[in-house]
Amino acid sequence: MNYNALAELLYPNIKTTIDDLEKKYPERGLKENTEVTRFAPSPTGRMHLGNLYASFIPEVIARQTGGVFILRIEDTDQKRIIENGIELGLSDLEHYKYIIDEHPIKGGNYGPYVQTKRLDIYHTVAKYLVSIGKAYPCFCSEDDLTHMREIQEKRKDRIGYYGHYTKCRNLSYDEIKKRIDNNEKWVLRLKSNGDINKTIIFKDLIKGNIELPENDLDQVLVKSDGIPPYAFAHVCDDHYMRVTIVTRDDSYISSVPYHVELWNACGFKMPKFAHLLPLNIKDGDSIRKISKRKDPQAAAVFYHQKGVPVEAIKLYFATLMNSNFDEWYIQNPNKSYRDFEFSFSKMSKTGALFDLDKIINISKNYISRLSAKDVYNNLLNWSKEFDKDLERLIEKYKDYTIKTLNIEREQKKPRKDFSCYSEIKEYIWYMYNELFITPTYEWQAINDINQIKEILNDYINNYFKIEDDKDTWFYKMQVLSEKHGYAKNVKDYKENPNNYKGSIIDISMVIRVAITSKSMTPNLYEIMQLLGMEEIRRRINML
RNA sequence: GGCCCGUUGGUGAAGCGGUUAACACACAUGCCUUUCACGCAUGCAUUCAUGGGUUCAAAUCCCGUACGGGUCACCA
Repeated sequence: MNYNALAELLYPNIKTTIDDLEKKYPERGLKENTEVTRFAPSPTGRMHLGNLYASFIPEVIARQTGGVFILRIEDTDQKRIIENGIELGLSDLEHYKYIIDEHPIKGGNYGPYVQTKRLDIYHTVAKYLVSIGKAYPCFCSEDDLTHMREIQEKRKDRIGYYGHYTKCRNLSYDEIKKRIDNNEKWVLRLKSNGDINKTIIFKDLIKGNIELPENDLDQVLVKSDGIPPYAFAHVCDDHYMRVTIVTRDDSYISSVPYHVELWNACGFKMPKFAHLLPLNIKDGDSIRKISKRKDPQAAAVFYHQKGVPVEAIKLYFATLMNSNFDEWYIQNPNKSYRDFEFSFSKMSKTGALFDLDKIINISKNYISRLSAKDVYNNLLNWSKEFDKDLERLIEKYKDYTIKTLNIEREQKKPRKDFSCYSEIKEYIWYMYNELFITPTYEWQAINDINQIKEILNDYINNYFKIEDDKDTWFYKMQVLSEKHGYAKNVKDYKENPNNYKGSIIDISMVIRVAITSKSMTPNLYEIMQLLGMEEIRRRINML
């Protein structure tokens, strides 16, 4: 068989050679240990946590080694494409502030970055494989293959196109030419020389060495529509994009033997591989891979709406990726996760269970460390999208809102009330007279409204002064308590409960509820300072 | 069904032949405290799915079993 003639027959329009491609997409000439990584999703639209995590990993590795991070769109399956899929996905990634060096819209020297625009590259390599006798056209129809499978099932043979089932492997040139001239459909298959009884040892960056049987299937390299399936496309892409670490879903592990054979057949040097475990979620009693459809809390939009800072989610990803990040971060709370040295070998070999509690905790800590001004700006951005009323309010009272957000913030151990921006309103609404509602006392220790009024009037007329400092303010509170028959501190009350009507707890609660309508608030003194005399009087008189 | 991978507390996990089985989240109790939050202290796996074996010594190595996951396409 003259393979060159066959190659010409199959790909008459392909004039480029793999040597041309080598020149067009040269090695990147990066320093040793500098990694080129990529995230390669299908253009199915918005990202979910699984995608975001799967892209976090290669991005972090590229950044920390001073390398290159690529976004490549794998759209060879026409059925899965949705409109604007690329833009939507990209905008989610950018929202997460991933730094992408090369992507479909920005471009780069190793593009195009969309697989269906790379057909000439695949065909060039395909033509090369034919010319060296490692690939051949197959004319088997879907029916032929189904028939073959039935026979294999009946005989309890392994399913697949291999060994003596490879009907089209040895067709003559004349036969092939005749059928092509006859417009018969064909796919290109790899001429495998693997032996199922032999094994290969494959080194995975996460899982270590894995022993797998060799591939002996003549897999499809190019479909009848001229588009390659995933395996062949990824080999060409990752080679000509000069990717050094391939990160991909763990489910590809079982097809690794085929991929190894392909890389070798093409004569390409294999990159390193890291097979990533999926993010799991608990569904009743069973655990399954997180799903965009079934799990609302898996969608990136969910966190966006709740106003969970993307930084917090990335910190969560960091702890998922390398659990020792947690400890490091506690010791280095002011450093960026970028300063931590991530490694594949520290990644778990089992899929992590998604933990919403943990994200909330991380988020609380993160927000507590921001300045009031940053919290304000983030809150403003969030409310612009999701709460117009709140936006108007905090824009109108900008400085006042910042001061409110600053209560018990600038101290060594700041408050950790807010786990996300959508929650802030329920913590601060009473600071705005527009939102304030008159309190009810019926569930309090003191619920006699006349007594409450008496205490409040005495306090506001005879004790409270807006210019008092914190100690004076509290001292007056104690005096007020004693005057009305309440212990000035809790200890006294606990020692002799019969001597008092209650303690300062009850007195301060009356004032707190009158002023904030809430029984749980941050420091009352600071709240009163911000509200001002007039508003305090107004609220007390509302009763 | 064949092949591959996994199984450490409520959760994420560290551990790589000799440890009191880290750490974080959650939970509980106590202290602090004008409420809440914070903080601090304490508690939470007598045991690493299970049965055997190797060894002076096993969560760590080997074999079997159970369970969970993955994969066997002209899908990625």
